[in-house]
Order: sequence, then structure tokens, then C-alpha cells
Amino acid sequence: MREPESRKTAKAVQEPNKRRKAASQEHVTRRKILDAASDLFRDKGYASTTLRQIADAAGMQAGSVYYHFESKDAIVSEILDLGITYVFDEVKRRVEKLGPGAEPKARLEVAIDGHLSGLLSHESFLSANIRNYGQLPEDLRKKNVPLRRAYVGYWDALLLEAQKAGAIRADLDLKILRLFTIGSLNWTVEWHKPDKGSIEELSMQIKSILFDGISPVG
Amino acid sequence: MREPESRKTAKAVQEPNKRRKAASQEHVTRRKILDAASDLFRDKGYASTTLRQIADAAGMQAGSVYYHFESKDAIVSEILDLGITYVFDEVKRRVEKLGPGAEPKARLEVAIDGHLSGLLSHESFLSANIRNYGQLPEDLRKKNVPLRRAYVGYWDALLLEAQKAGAIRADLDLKILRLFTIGSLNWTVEWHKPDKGSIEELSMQIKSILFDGISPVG
DNA sequence: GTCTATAGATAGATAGAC
DNA sequence: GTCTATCTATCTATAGAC
Repeated sequence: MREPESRKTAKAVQEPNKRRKAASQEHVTRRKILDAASDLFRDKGYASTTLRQIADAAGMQAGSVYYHFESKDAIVSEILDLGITYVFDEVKRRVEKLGPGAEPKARLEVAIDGHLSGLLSHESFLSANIRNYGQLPEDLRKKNVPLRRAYVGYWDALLLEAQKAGAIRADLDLKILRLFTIGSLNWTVEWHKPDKGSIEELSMQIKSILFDGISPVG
Repeated sequence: MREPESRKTAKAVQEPNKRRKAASQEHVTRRKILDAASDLFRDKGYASTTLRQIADAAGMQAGSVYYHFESKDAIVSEILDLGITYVFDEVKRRVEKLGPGAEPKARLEVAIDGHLSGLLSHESFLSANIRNYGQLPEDLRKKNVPLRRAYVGYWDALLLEAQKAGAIRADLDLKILRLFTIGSLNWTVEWHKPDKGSIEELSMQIKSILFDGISPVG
């Protein structure tokens, strides 16, 4: 997502065709590195993953990675931001698709669908994010904070309007509810197996537990 | 919990007083190392934590740690097992305290209380476990698997008897319910702040969401 | 039981050829 | 853009003094 400005502007005017092809190729290689790295960060953790392993999985030598990223930190930082963006975009897309007059409960339902879908469709990015975020050095975490804050702010607004509209019990603490909800959704990356059922089915079960509880009658 | 057998049996007969004092001191030092290590493993991750940092936080030099543990792996392995044991023991204790004739729903409720209490009372051990387990080498994970299996087996039994007794809706998939429930409880280590409310209050809110759902009336 | 000193391995990052 | 080669730092673990 972030492009290396210096290189991008270097030969911007001349040879538009060649440049476009090169930029596209660059994008492909960057993507290969990010995909390889997110798999490794998820499976072995950030610190245990070596640049040689990332390079190997991306089909190149360790030194070559530094043409595309200035450091190992820069790779994980981009993965953190991309992960939140995937989920946030999918949630917003589905909520906005409902239109401005939609019921708050319906908006909440599609937000859950969107979160789960974004999460599990880009599982390695989100799993890498969820598993590593809390253990990264503070300066790396800080760069991801604005996006995270914006995302939880969006949820807080959804939950508040739902409670005001009577779709959520008035006695529930919305902060706890948000943490509980997003947390339980995030945890699905640890156990959801795509072959054991679709994301849609999983989302239905979870919404059913969340809205109506596990007790009968309800 | 695990003691180094060789040293323990070495001078077992003579000087019972001195030996007992030495063994107790050894236990204290081991504990210091485990406490220091679990804090660091939680905050920085297993791979990023160095033996020098563990030793420093435990008030000794790096080389001295090897008198108590044969490797860094042995430290994390003991932390993994201890974490599950704390939670499992607390859950069993509370369930068994209810007696054999207790209602399945009541047993489930105290199991949730026990899990949360064991989890948050030994937060650094459980957080270290939850955060690092999935990224550890397979041989380390494998040693922790029997305890984990026993624990989820206990939960599966609790949930099954509750569903059979009509305390859980018949349409819910118990495997998903168990993963969802334990997952949402485990995630509390990421956000629960002891100063913002007691574990008991938190457990009440979570049980309320889980049993009755967030929708009103129910 | 704890110390100091260090062996041996491997990491992230850089330099310069092509 | 990717390669090879390598610098410098730092890690786990061990050895032997006390």
C-alpha cells in the first residue's frame, strides 16, 4: 500500500509504458514478500522469522528483499495496517450497502458478517496481526494505533446506536460488549477451518449466540 | 512443579533440615525465574526474550539460570503446563464444590467463573501461554497437548450434559460453542484491567451475554 | 548456587558485481 | 532488481573459578 516515494518519482515523466510495467512487477514482488512474511509471522512469530526465510518463501535471496522494504520492521508494519484495512473496509462496505435508513440491529449484524469475512478471507494477515501485535516493540505498535482506534470507534458508534434504539439490553456495558464481541470474533482465526463450514454459516451461529444467548426459549 | 530428580535424591538421607531449607530456597529461585520469564514472554514473546533479560529480572546472571533449568525451552514448557493447570484446577474445584447432584447449568456457570478466575489471577502465565503457544516449535507444543486435551474434554462434557438437560439450545453446535466460549474468555487477558472492576463482576457480565444474549426481552 | 568468560551459531543489514 | 559475500551484533549454552 505504501510505495517507496523516492523510486516512484525518479523517472516519472519518461517511458510511461515501461515504467508502468515495472511498477506493476514491483507491486507483484512486494505482494509476494508480504504474503510470505504474513504466513511466517503467523506460524512462527515475528522474532523467530528470519529474512532468509521470508526471501526463500518469496523466491529470492535475503539481500533482494531490501530493494522492496527498508527493514524487517517495515514489512510487519505494512502487514499490520493492511490487516486492519481489509476488515474495516469490508465492514464499512456492508454497513453502507444497507443505506442510511437501516435498522441499527441490521447494521450490527452485517458488521459481524463483514468482520468475520474480512478476517477469515485474509486470515494470514489478520492472524499475523492478532498474534504478534501485543508483543511488538512499542514504536511498531504505535504506527498501527490510529487505524485500530478508528476501527473500534466505528464499532462503538454501531453499538451505541443499537442500544439507543433498543436493540441491545440497556444494562450491558458497551465497552465490555465491544471488547467481548470483537475478541470472540478475532479468536475464530485460531480455530476456524474453511473445510468445516462456510464463513456465512459460522457467522450465523455466532450471531445467534450473541443476540439470543445459549439458553433455550430466549 | 516438576523438580530435577537427580539433585533431589542426591543427599536425601542426611541432614534433613538443611536439605529441606535448600530445597525450599531452590523452589523460591525457580519460581522467581518462572515469574520473570512469564512476564517477559507475555510482553515481548518467547523468541524476543533473552536469557539475560530473564536472569536480570530474576536477580541473577544468565549462566546461573542453567542451574535451575536445562534450557530456555524447558522454562517455557513449564510455564505452558502451569498455566493450564491453574485454570483447570480452579474450574474443577468450583464444579466439584457444587456436589454431584448439581444442575448442569449451575455447573457451567461456576466453570466460567473458575476459568476467568484462574486465568486472570495468573494472568502472566496464561497470557504467555495464549500468546505464544501457536507460534512455538511443534515439539514444545506437543508436550502441552495432553493437558490441553484433558481440559477441553472436561468442557465438552460440561456442555454436553447441559445441552442434554435442556440448559443449552438444542440447535447449537457444541464444538463451535466450546471454541467460542473458551476463546471469548481467554481473550479477556488482552483487555481486562483489574482496577476497572472485579473478576466476579466481569464474569457476571459475560455469563449474562452468553446465556441470555444481548437482545432485550429474552 | 552464582559468578565471569567465552565458544559457536546465526541474525539483520549493507556493498558492490552483474 | 537480484545476486553473493560479509560486517557487526547478539543469542543460547557451557566451562570452570569461587
